[in-house]
Amino acid sequence: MSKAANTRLTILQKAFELIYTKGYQTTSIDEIIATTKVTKGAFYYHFKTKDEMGVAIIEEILKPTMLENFIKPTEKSQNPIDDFYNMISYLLMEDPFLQVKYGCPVGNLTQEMSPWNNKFSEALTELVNQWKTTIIKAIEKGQNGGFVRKDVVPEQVAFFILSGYWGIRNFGKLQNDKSVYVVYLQEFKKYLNTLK
Amino acid sequence: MSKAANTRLTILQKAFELIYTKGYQTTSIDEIIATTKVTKGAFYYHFKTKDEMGVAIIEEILKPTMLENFIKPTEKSQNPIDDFYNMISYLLMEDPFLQVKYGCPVGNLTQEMSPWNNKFSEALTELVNQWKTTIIKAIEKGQNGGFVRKDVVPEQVAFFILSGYWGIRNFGKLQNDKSVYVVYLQEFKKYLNTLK
DNA sequence: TGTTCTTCATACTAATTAGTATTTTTTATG
DNA sequence: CATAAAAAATACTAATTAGTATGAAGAACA
Repeated sequence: MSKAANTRLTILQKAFELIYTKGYQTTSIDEIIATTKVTKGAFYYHFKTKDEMGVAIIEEILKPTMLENFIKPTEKSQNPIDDFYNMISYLLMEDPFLQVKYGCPVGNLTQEMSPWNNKFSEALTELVNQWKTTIIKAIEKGQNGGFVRKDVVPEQVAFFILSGYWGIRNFGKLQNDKSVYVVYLQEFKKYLNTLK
Repeated sequence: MSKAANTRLTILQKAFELIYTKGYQTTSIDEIIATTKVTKGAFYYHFKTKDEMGVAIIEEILKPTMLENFIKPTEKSQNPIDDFYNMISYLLMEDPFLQVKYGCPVGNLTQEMSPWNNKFSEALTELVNQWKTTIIKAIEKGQNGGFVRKDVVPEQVAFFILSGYWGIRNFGKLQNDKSVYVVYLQEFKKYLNTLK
């Protein structure tokens, strides 16, 4: 990777971490260049505005991560019910990067940015739709394979799962304690079993 | 109501509306006093800091609203399953104040403030716990009345319902379209029926 | 090696921010 | 009505904000 490309990536990664923990609005460019040890000139060479950098984080950090960790595994899934539980459980309880206190990066950005920034909304919508579509396809496949009841409506379930996930992530932020995840997961498992 | 008390209430109400639509951090005191037509002197007479005002909004606007519209009705409920559906459905589809685009005021504040402001966290936790407790009690009552299966764990269900609500509110912000609520509600009804 | 384009560094600006100091007006009460 | 306290108005400050102007290194290539 060229030195310039490396500078750009460093900015995106460090800025993403700051934004994940502090929020987008409250993360200043001065703070980003201080923690990355990149000068303002370098920053504005790579990104015309702060918002352009924000969208780049979604495109170049969040989307690829999403693809690797959730989309691809779900596409391989034969038994979606069990795999959904494992995926959500892993995300909530095991993932080494995500922290209870700071919630879900995608959920956070959606909450903060989507009502008044179109570029963010579009990028986030794409990302979320990709996840949703993958879940829907997995359920349909599960129905064909006899793992999921035929009267289940895949789109409804996809919305329900993703909503629950975002919601419990927000709950976690409030309580700052993984125990809420445990309680949630128990009911989540029960719900998933009704789809079998 | 005294003129001073009226000034205070006006500030809280208008500030709440601004914060609901724009977020807390991005709502400036200058903007609040501009829309309320109250001077800075008056603002700082009533509130020592911006954060003090923020907490006052939770205590004096959100909590009473919550109590009137959700807690009290739920406490009266005989058949919680049906009433939960109606309550959430009303909130999502009918409530005249809440807008898809702006999500849930409590969820928004939690998302934005809880990781780094303790005063906000505490006030919000109290509020949410009150709602949660009310739901739990309603389920227990429903179990005694034969409306809810005995093997249902009330706390799990309460978390599951509230999470789903917060999550779909966030989804709504992203899509800015009530149709996501409709899809959600269909699955929500199915889920609730499994508790009968 | 000299030149050109890419990448980065430095110093600045104008606007906005929360909050303060001080004075003036309004209200309540004797 | 006089007076004191409550409530509000005005003008300010210091810090922070995103973004800019300009020039200096660095790399690529003739």
